[in-house]
Amino acid sequence: MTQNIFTAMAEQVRAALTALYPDLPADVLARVQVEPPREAAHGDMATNAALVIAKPARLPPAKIAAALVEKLAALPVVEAAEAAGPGFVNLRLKESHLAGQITVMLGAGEAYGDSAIGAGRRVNVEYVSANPTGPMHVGHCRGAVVGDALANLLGKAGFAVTKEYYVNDAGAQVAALGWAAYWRYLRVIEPNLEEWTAEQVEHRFGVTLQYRGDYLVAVGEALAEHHGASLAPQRIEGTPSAAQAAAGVASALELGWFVDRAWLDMARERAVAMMMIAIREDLELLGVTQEVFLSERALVEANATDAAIAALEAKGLLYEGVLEPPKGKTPDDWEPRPQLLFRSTGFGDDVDRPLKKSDGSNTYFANDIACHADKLKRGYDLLIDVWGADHGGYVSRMGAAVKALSDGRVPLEVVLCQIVHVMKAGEPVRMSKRAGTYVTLRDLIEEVGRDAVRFTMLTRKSDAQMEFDLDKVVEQTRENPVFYVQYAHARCRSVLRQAGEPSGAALTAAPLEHLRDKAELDLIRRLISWPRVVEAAAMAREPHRIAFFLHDLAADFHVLWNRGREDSTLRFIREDEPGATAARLALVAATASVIRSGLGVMGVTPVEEMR
RNA sequence: GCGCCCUUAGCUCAGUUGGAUAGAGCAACAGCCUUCUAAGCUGUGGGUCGGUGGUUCGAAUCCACCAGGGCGCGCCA
Repeated sequence: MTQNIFTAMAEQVRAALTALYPDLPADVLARVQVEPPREAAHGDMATNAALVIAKPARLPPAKIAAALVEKLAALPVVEAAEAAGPGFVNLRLKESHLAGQITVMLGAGEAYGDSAIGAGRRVNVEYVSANPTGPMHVGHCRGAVVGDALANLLGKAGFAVTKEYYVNDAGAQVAALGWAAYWRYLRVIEPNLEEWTAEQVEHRFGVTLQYRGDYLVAVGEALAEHHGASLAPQRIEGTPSAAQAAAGVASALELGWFVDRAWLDMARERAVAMMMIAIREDLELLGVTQEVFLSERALVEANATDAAIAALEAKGLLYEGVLEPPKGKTPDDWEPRPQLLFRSTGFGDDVDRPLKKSDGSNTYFANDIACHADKLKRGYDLLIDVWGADHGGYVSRMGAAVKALSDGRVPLEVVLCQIVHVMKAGEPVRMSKRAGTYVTLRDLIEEVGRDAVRFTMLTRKSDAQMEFDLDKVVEQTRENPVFYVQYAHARCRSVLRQAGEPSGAALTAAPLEHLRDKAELDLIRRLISWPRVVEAAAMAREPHRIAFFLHDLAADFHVLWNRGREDSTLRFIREDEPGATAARLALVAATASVIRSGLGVMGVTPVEEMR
């Protein structure tokens, strides 16, 4: 039993059509839609049925519409039906039926809008997946919010959702992190700091210290605390022993220093562990909680990449080949080279993609295939990844790999998030790691608050660029959608408090026929579209639609509130009219509930009052 | 050079998967508000939906080509 009265009516329309024209094919019936008309004057619902079936039924739309009008007008919930335009049938519902939906809302509470459209399909939503090489910054923020809200949305729409974070704790970047952590460690244990500047360490060990931020100081201290000076580099006289050569870092040995690879591993592991703790704290500040953290390194160590490659090999999808250089932009050091390629062009990709680097190690792509193979092994029906737009060129190859591994059974959908430009008083905030001016996620949340961050990140389509103005998101004006929606909820709560917090039973028993004002009915029409919005947003994977819906809903409520200023008989609480008061309180309670429901999807806390 | 994304009112953006006369906020203009619900309210003006073709009952939406902006293009992740 759906709460979406539009799809419920669509079923009635299909039943009527089948009674009139028994031979209509199923795919034609499936195209029959019932929607809210753009023009309120057209009624509460409109169906395109006559237009859709005109051709298969070989009848003019007007004639079908006329027959349909007769059938639909007889339905108990329908007040009036009429044919209009090129063949639409407009329906006006009985006001008692419209208002009766409030009873449904009050009964369901925040579960109103829950849908079964996902049919329990198991879906994995992977998002954030920031490299564990430092604290989260605003660049990660949008994907975190979009992914989290999308996962919530899918859950509300009846999918069985797993929220996942893929930890890129293997590869060159975390190796660089290990060196940086080791350098910080040296700064703690070596008394003579002039000997261990970043430049000297880089020169001495032939490495680049990519991550010099202060956030690794604590890692160095932790290493010193646990290992004392036992990881300190050793000076080597003469030729290193065979054992040292095997265990140590080659470039360091040439320069007369010995650093055991195992020490670097320890530095790297501790750094990654501490960064992940920091990242998870940041995510918690943002209200993001993911239940699976899948480690790339763990996959590699379990030979999952080899297994994934073998699986593709078994399907005959791998070969040794030479790629053409990209036309018009040949890299300077390009040289044709045979490499292990995945035949992704067989699955819609432009070129085949390499799985091995020239040194024989796996590419990031190969490990990512293992990651997705792992998800497939866990039995999902649908995989969704939320990525930054700069990974857009990666979509088709990953989709190809998932298609190949699942024999086409499991789709991979990728939601791309465009860049966020942080603004302060109309001026862009420059982001520079080196200058230390970049905005961490923590800074952002401390400045404007979690709820403003989350809401604002959902006020644009995810694939559109966005400006995030630190001043505007905390302004308490109508232009600020965060405030506007919160204010509507606070007003609802204020009314209910003043009314002495009526019980659920009292609200449910309200005589709803008192709700007759246009602003009241408009608000009801908005509320009843909530289940439909949830379904449409979930199927489109577009959580931002929830934010826009809430803004519209808030606008309808504010209009109603303002009507009471002009005409005091429209105020919510009227002591001389207990019936109207009860009905309006029910409407207000339903409004507050739907706002809470929507904010819940967005991960935003509704406020009881504005301060 | 190729691929993907984007282009809607002066500005920032929606547009219910192809529906009827394309919407909202800001800005502009006109009126209202001496707190019983004004951290405002009502109304007005504003558009070649980047351009040109095509598909059909119907296109901002789908297809082709073109223009402008963004991202990406073997051994980074």
